[in-house]
Amino acid sequence: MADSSTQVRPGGRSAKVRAAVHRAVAELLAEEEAEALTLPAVAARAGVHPTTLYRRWGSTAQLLNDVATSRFTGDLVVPDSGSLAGDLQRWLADVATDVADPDTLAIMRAAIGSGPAGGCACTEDRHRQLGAIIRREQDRGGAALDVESAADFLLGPLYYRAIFTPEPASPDWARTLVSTYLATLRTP
Amino acid sequence: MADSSTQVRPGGRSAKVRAAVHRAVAELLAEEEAEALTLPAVAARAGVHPTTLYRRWGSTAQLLNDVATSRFTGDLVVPDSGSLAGDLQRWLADVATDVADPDTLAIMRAAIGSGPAGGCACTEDRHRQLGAIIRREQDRGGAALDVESAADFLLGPLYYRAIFTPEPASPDWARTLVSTYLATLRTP
DNA sequence: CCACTAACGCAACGATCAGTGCGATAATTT
DNA sequence: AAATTATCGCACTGATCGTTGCGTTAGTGG
Repeated sequence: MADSSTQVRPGGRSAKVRAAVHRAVAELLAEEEAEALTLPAVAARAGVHPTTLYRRWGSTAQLLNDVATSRFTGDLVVPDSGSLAGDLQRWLADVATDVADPDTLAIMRAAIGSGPAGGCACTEDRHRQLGAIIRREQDRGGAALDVESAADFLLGPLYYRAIFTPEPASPDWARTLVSTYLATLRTP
Repeated sequence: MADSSTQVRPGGRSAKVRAAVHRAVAELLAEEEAEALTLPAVAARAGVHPTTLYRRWGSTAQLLNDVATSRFTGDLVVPDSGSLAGDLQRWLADVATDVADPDTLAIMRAAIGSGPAGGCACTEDRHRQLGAIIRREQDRGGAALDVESAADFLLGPLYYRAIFTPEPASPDWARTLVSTYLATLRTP
């Protein structure tokens, strides 16, 4: 980790291999079953030698963690509509559309199954984004919301439907979710 | 499915094998990593020949589905405290304690990672239990709640914290969750 | 108690996976 | 441009997985 004796080299070739491997993981999870995601299979799909995967990632669990974090980080723009309700509604609707995609769900499922850190990798950046929205409302002079409880009431139902129920939530439903959540804050 | 040419035989030996295999799956998921859950490994732990697992379940995905459904079905008693709030609070607190157990979480994670049906297997009976609580309130003359939306607001945050955040929710937090949910119903 | 057969154990096989040593390639620094 | 070395490809090996055919055990109904 902090071993500076070996300097990292993120140049052209490594980046291309990384991108090809990530794409191969997403494609395999979209087509085949989850058990088919072995390192040799990913290597063959990516046009890379299996040894490379064994050395760079070591196991499918670490590979899935890497794929999940890079897939669910920086993919959504945090909106600035001028009001908290508008920001939350637009953002949560984007999250809903993202989470309604079957291929995206396959990545999330595989990441969750790879270990305790897999689920966190899917929502860490979502929490950061929600924190940014809430902080901006504070700068406007609005209420100081708790990020964790907001995540519970907004992301909770959304991800629950996506993972634990047959059909995921719609963007419209996400917007009504924001409305009812903000209503509970006004009437404690 | 409806093929009655082969009659099922759930007698003593089959039941013992099934129980031993289920216990072996739970133990392996509690100790080793998720990738270590192969059919030969489960067979060795259960004291059963691997061929039996290949024939009865075929793959780890179907085995995990079977384990999840039997683990999360009929394990909680639906309370009858006389009031909707009491029933929900007692029940959701039990769900919270169940979902806070690391071994239980490992089974859930593995089931989710095995495919789209894995997550449903973990919550199908929870929905039935919630439906029973709501139906009883109706019989008392109370409000007619929607089971799906109740699951969204009660089970959603609970399972979200369990799967997507480092530390799961506590039973006390589950009780406050019920209070705030019932408050939103009174002030629409 | 006897016949029937579902379910299990056993042995063997090909296929695939996981890992290692070594040389080649290319990114980075001087 | 040359030297350095992180990174990748290749060939090879042992271990493990997934599957099949066949005999044995033990539930189930007559």
